[in-house]
Amino acid sequence: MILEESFYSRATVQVASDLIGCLLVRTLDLDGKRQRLAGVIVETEAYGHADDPASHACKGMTRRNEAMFGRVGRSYVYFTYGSHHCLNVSARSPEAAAGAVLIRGIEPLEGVEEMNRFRQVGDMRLLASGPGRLTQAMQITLDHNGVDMTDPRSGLCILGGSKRSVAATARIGITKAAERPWRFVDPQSPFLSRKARSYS
DNA sequence: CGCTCGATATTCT
DNA sequence: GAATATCGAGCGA
Repeated sequence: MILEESFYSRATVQVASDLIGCLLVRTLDLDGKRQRLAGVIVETEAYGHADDPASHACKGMTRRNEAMFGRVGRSYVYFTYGSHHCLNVSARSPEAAAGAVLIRGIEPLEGVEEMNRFRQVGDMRLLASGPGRLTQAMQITLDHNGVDMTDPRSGLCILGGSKRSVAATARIGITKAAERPWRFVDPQSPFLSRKARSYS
């Protein structure tokens, strides 16, 4: 079942937690045919609005972060550190003005060989565990910023999955308000990066 | 293992 | 000019 707007129209932190165990699906044309790349989401982080100093939206809307203020269930893709893309889904309760969930890692499930063509790793645990690795494996770029992830035709969507164990931890890779327990992982997944595991 | 560092777009000061 | 929601290479123990 594809996740609808109603799923994303709830508190950002709640959505981030509920996304653990769901299936991230990317469809693209590869070698002249339709290819499905998919994996189970095992690591997410919630980012808020003015109340969250670590959020890109904390200082208001810019050209880059406008997807965090738009309709929920849209992708927010940004380019950072001069070399990496990161994928978020906009999600917030109706009374909030902005919010998104950073998808930090998946367990590769479908199209594993095709994903590894873009990554060239020997250890499958390094294929898509980490926000930059995930976007490289799934070929997600700024071209996919603002797409409707509740529409299966957009090439990027999330399907509901089976329940998994979920643990809340501090957020990673930030200095402001990092102590908030807004990062969620499936602690039993063998596909967490070593760094991701060390923070669990 | 663990630590340091370079790459370098976007935003903010 | 400085900081950043990252990654991987290179180095030393």
